[in-house]
Amino acid sequence: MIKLWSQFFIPTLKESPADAEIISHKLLLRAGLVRKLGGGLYTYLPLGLRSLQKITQLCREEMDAAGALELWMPHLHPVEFWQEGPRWTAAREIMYRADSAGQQSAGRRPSPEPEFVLGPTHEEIITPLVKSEITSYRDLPKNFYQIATKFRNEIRPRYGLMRAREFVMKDAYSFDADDAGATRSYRAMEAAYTKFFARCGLKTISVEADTGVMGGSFSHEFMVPAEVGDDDVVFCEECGYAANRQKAVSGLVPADLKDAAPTGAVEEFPTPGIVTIAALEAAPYSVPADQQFKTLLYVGDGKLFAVVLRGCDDLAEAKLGALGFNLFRPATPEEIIPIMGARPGSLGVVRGTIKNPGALAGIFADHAVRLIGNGVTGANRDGQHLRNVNVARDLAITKFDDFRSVREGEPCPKTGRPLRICRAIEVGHVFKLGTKYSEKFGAVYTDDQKQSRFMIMGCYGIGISRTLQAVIEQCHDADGIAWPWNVAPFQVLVVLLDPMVPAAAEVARKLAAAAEAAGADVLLDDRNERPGVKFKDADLIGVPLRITVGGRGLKEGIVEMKWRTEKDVAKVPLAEAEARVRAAVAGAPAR
RNA sequence: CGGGGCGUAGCUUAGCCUGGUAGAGCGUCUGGUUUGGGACCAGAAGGUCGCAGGUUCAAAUCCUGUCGCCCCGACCA
Repeated sequence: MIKLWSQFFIPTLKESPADAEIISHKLLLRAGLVRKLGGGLYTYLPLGLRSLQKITQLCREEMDAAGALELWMPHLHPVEFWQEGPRWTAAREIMYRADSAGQQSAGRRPSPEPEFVLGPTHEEIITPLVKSEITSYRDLPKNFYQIATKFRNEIRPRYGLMRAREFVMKDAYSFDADDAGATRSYRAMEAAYTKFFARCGLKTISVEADTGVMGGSFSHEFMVPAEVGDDDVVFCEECGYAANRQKAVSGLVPADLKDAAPTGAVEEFPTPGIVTIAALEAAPYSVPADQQFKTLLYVGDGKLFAVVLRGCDDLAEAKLGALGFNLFRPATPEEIIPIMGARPGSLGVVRGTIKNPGALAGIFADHAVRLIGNGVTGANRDGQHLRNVNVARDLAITKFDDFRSVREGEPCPKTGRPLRICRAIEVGHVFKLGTKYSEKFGAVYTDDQKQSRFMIMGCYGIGISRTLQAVIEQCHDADGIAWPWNVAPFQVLVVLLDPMVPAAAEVARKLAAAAEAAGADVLLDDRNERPGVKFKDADLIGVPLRITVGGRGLKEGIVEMKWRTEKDVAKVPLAEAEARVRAAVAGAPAR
């Protein structure tokens, strides 16, 4: 159906509302795609909904093509499912509670827990379903997905749809009989994601990622490079290595590194009031940050442990996940002092200086600390530090591993070329979960040897509404949005400059009909507005192909065709117009 | 949750410091003139100045509290 602008609803704005910060958020509002209801809550207006539905449909097509099966799960989850799951403690903080007010006020349900929570994702729902419905290897593998609203109590919603409290997500869950199958399922989703984002007109890169509270063995994120992104992506231009900074590794520490020879015995020296790396770097101490030991204390599953880094390095907290703790957090001074003997700022892990070493669950050091020779660390006495500290001789390290955050310019682990870093928006994430959920919920099947085995799971998310905004972030210019063909709310806009002239209206109507017959979604601007208003609005809402029909052109016997992303305006003789429109529409998706 | 900022008409905002009639631009409505890149003229409607207390003869303005929103940090698609 051709839509008439005068009867549609596109409330464009000349100025953007003050609470929009980034360009895609401003354009969402200015082009009349969405309106804000509250923080992180948006209404999709008719124009915005059209794009959202196109993205949804593309996603559905790629998921179906990959063999996934669409279903629909409730958003209101009985809290028991989450309480029985493996991540209740971590997940409850981001979940909205839903109680029945009537029952509460009647005093029939004095429980401190809610009856229901609003679903932030659905592992806890799909796994019990599959557990009860699938019991044989003959029914595996299976991959179920849905495209639905998710609710997360984001600590800080921001940037419009980019990080919202309520958002549209495609979530898929695969169940396999064995590890090889699970890997195949994972690869199939990766391939489907690549196709999907390409069809949306988005340039994405796939990067190695951290599994976070989701758990699982490995994971990739699909990233849209953008200054406004929340993530840092580390990549090598030569070999294609790409990873989230939380996960990325560099070749900074040579594998054959020889530890420096000690130049003297460990020696304590006074450092009154010095509690930062920077202060020790300054005169009179003048110890370079890369020759200082940074000692951080964390609490993992209730036990204190230490992490040692070079003073110049930052901890990539996600890498602590490799230590096997379910939940960890920085320790407080109250927890640290009785065990270490000093306040943060004077800590160290030199043998014999820790007040109560038995209370530590471990001392973990980043590989890069081995680059330090005769370095400086805290003495575990306030206002005192130690010099001539050497890793092999003086420190009691439980385990070396990679804990530091990579910095731009460090050598790629494979090629040695300098690594680069860019900001990016995460639009998709695939996880190989393993058996974390199937074990917890008892999702087992019987194999061909009559053996009972846990299903191997994977889960796969795409931020549908976030993708919508990422497209705008990537496809716009100073005048407005420039939609890729496949996700444009309308693909052809016929601008009728003289709606009161019957001959012009007739030409416009015919060209609109031709475009529609060729398969395009068509909007006809029949408003009785001045040409300037119509052109400005056309650029703002970003319809890919614009056809202008006006009295001036008709006198010359032409109409105009213009692509949103190009400067040129083609003057098309009336006699050829319909054919040219059909040809343009037919060739458009390949542009 | 910590730090910073802002709440005045549908949108953008002035006024607040130094208390005394709430002002503009855009948008909307009416009439007219216009009509190829956000027109012009004339007129009109639209505000409990986020909310609640307090100080004062008098509060948008000062004080206290509260709510909401935005930005910076940790979490996530």
